[in-house]
Amino acid sequence: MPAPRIGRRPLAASAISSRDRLFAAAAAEFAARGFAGTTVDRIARAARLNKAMIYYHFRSKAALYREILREMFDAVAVRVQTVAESTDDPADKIRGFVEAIAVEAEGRPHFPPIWFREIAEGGAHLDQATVSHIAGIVKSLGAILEQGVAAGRFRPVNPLLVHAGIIGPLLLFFATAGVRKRLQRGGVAGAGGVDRADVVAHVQRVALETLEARSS
Amino acid sequence: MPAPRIGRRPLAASAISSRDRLFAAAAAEFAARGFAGTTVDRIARAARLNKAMIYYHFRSKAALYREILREMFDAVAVRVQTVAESTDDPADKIRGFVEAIAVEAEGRPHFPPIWFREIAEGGAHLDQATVSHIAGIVKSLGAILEQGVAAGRFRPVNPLLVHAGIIGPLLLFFATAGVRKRLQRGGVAGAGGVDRADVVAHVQRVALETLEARSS
DNA sequence: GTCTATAAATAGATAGAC
DNA sequence: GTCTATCTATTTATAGAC
Repeated sequence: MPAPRIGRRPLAASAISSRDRLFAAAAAEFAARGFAGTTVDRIARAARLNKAMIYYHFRSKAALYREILREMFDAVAVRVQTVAESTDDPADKIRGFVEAIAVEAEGRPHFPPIWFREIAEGGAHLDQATVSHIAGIVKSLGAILEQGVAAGRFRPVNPLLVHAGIIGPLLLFFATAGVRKRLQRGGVAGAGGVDRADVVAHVQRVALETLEARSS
Repeated sequence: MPAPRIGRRPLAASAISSRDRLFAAAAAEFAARGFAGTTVDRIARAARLNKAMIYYHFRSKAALYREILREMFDAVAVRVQTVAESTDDPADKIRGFVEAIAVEAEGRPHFPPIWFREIAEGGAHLDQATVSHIAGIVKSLGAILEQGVAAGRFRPVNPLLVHAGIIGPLLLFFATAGVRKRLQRGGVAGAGGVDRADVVAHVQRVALETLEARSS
């Protein structure tokens, strides 16, 4: 068992470690080209290093990719769990859940495309830890729903359906910045006229309208 | 200009042309592994042929992939347009739109994963014809919304948001059959307990609740 | 239309110097 | 920690026989 790495970056504040540069470059490349479409040479060049450094800092291309997946889904799971465990009322937690996904998608732009790719791939690259993180995301949402039902504020709806109704549109929006520009030129009215705030507000409203018991 | 191919399959009804076998095998491979992750050798083997046949029937791996994209988005655009141009009332057209996507996703299982991959890739492989088909899908939905608003049945909502709210959850469901099994083993309650009818009904209901003017 | 080589380029990974 | 050079395997694509 290797000793824990303590104080890994005792350098000047502006100096980003070559390991971090490789990690960031790899995340961007994997998002844009996929695992198979990305070459270690390209990652190294984007990080202004050479590919031998990838094998020094990470064990292989696959191990680097798995580490990116783990870090990414862990961050989302943690942020979502914080929302679920807050003292907000259920409706605000749903709003917070949507906001949390949006914040992560903006802070880690590789996150929506990579998530889509992993879905398409059937989770081929997901290790056990990452699967747990993803399960944690759905579980946090499930806890919010249970609380809302118990409080008589939500009607019972399958968590996976609610999850799909939130994650699907959000990922679609954040992952399609490029395609939307092409659609706009293709003549789709309003393709350019949607911004982050619109999407978040819309998804929040739709989710809550679906959940909140109707007076009819 | 080559002569149009008339009567391309004068054989026994059970004989599927090698071209069609390659096309089907390629669609499945590209869906599961992506463009870069798929090898022509593997496609050929799955079609019980050899890779020289791919270059005989299609010009290249990329041309084959583009043809799959074109066929797929064309089929979806046509089906959706039929719904938009029917004589149903706006609410039934929304239901029909959702159903149309679901039907295509089931009839062409490669469609949801490939759509996700193309989004992640920023539409890198989309030619002009395919972009037009995708634009047509959004336009058909936009026409339905306009009709509903004009009839006083829907309130005005950006078509792209409605589109994302329908397409996102549906693709997510149809593309995640594999991952959902893993989540189920990972302990997500209800991960296995959602079927096609549940999803379609849920997406239809959510879309209509969002669109229909409320009496409040 | 279908096949067996094979050419030519590119990829992941490592050795070994500094 | 960082680099250059290189090994080895794989991959797209084509030539040419049947």
